[in-house]
Amino acid sequence: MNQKAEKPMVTVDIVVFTVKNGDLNILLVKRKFNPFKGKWALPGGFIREKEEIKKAAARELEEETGVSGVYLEQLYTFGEVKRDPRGRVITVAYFALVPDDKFRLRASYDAEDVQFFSTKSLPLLAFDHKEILQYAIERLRNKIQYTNVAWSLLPSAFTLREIQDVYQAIWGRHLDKRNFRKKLLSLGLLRSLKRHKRGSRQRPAQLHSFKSTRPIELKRFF
Amino acid sequence: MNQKAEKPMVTVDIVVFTVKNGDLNILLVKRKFNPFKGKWALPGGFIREKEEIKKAAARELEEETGVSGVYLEQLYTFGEVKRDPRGRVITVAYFALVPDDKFRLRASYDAEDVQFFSTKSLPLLAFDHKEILQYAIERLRNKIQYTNVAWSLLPSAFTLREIQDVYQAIWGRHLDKRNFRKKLLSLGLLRSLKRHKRGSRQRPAQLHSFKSTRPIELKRFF
DNA sequence: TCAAAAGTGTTGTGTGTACACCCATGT
DNA sequence: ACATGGGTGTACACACAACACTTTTGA
Repeated sequence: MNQKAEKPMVTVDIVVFTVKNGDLNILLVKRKFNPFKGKWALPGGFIREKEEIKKAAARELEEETGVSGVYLEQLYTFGEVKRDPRGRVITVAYFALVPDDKFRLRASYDAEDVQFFSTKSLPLLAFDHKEILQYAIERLRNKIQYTNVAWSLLPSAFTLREIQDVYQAIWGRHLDKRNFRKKLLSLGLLRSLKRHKRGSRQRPAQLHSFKSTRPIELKRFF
Repeated sequence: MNQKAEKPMVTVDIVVFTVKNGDLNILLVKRKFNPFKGKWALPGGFIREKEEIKKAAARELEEETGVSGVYLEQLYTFGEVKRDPRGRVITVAYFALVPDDKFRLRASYDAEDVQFFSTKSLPLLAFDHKEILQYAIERLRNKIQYTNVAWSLLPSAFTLREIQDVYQAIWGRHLDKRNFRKKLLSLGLLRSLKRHKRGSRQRPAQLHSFKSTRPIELKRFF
């Protein structure tokens, strides 16, 4: 190995997904400083000297949303030489899956605002964050085909309608209710609770929960 | 973003796969310097100041094997704080797929030897390279299920037996010849050549080539 | 003539997909 | 009573998996 290399800076950026009323949303922060002051960007920041990379992502996520213990997976490392006008900055991108009911947004030191946006109507993004986001959506779409990660987007008790909405939001297309339920229930990984979801002005829906929350590889899923 | 962070060093490491007589092999280099002097390690090195990360991986690969233009994909970024005794070193791992007939190994400045090893009988590896390698194998196994990347491991003309061997080497299990051929041919992506592979003391096998080499996403593949 | 790999079809089983009606509730 | 989403079953098409024998060559 040749030690002559100049050291780049290394950051983490996090694509935080949630599903809000049937729509896939991601978290953005409004930058308080240059470059891209006033523009929306993915939450993120520098990795500390003796901090594991994933820990850094979890810390940044916790700072912006107050949530911890959610699904967090490394996505890809973006390092184009000129992606940051300040110099060589390599960013390790992560994506997080957060249930709609869990977070409490907070502005932070370098963000003047924090907000969820529907992936259907996004503002212009700073840096190469649009590319990162597209990559994250693609990964999520692929991943729900052979894992149960999408479940991380749900609260602990949910209706079958709600879980179908999560899949539809990610896929961006409608699924047949009967086929969806048949397939999902045949996996044998749900427990149906005694309780029903009341309060809407329709027939109350049976609530369900997962027997286990840990990640599972499925043969194939839709 | 908080600028107080100490800059880590950033390297690339490459897992170079090939299939040699029915066995999945990877390229290792014997380290000439400390740390881990004399131990086998993945080829790799530092990213240069104004060099794209993938370019760095391609350059290191070319230096050790003389090949270029092969399949090269970013795998994962490993950054455990203490993975390198010299200090904080974050490595962006790549994997490459190289046809058996293409390379010409060369020792380089910091490697005293370069050699392919069967994944069935590997030496002890330096750093966390065992972990990187396991991750790469897992990724390759998953990837052949829904893409045609494995084709990058074949020469331009090959027999159906040879392509089956590639899949079997990666999967680590035997596949039924008739089912394999039926599935593969039904994709309509092969062209059967006029030539036959003679010279072995069995019946000559029809040679084939790919109509197109570019990467394709398949619905599912074995 | 023998050894070794090439080549070739059929059948059963399981999984995905398409599709329509009645039910329970709140207003 | 009515609007709204909840809940349920069947039939067809397709893909995967299991399985054995004949052919062609070189030695």
